[in-house]
Amino acid sequence: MTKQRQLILEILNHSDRHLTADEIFFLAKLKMPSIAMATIYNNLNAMHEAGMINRLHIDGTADCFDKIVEPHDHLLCDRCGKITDLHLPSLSKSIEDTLGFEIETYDLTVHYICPECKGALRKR
Amino acid sequence: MTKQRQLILEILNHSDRHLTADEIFFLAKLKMPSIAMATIYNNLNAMHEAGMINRLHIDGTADCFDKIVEPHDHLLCDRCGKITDLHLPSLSKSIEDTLGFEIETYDLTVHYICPECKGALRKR
DNA sequence: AATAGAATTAGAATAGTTCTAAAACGACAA
DNA sequence: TTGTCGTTTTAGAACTATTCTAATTCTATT
Repeated sequence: MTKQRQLILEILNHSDRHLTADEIFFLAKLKMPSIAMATIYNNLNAMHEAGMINRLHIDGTADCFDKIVEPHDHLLCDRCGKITDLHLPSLSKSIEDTLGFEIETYDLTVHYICPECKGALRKR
Repeated sequence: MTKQRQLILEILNHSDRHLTADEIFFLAKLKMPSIAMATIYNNLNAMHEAGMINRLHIDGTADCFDKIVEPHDHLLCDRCGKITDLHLPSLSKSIEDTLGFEIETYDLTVHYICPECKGALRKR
């Protein structure tokens, strides 16, 4: 565990948002000005491969990274792009039951229109 | 519906695989050598926005495009990268029931180890 | 045939990410 | 403490997928 990896992990752990590599780079530079983008990616990739952090891809945006709290899903508002975490506890089990075999994991993004956007639409 | 869009749609409809923009470009050029990459993307994006085709993103690879047969999910082998279509018919309803509000749609990729890869692993 | 609007083309530009080579670091043995 | 080896970082170039731009071509309509 290098100082750089330590720092990146801390940034992820202290954030309650999903961060892009770029945002992590910016935050890391505040504490360690010499850090390089390649180091951010090296570590994010390595930690993701090791299952220590999550990677989240949403169409048309840069990948986001995320500490692992517990396996969780995402709720995306198709209008304003807001992302909310979500946990559907029995889904993994229920997928396995339907398929009839064991799965490793799954990625689920649920698209919806959030209440604020629904309100805004109604007014037009 | 321009000739170009027609052609792209045909390519998608006649393929049983998920195609990248690049593969579509290659196939399209065979029939219409003057076609430009920008046209491929313009049309794929437009058709995807209109809900006519699917877009599928798998970590570390280019986006793939896909005719819509019916809303469906994907099964990805984490070892060999093989993608299989999958339909979990009642999932949409069951997500709505759990959440307690209406959703637009969802993207689900289930990660597993396919039987061939499981076999290969066992032998080592 | 003239016009207007939409779509296409070619290629430049951009963004996100990965690669490369050199330098720095850390752990360990002499 | 110094030397050595493998690992990690750094800086910046390179790469790839995708989008943008401006000029051109197409299509439908008058």
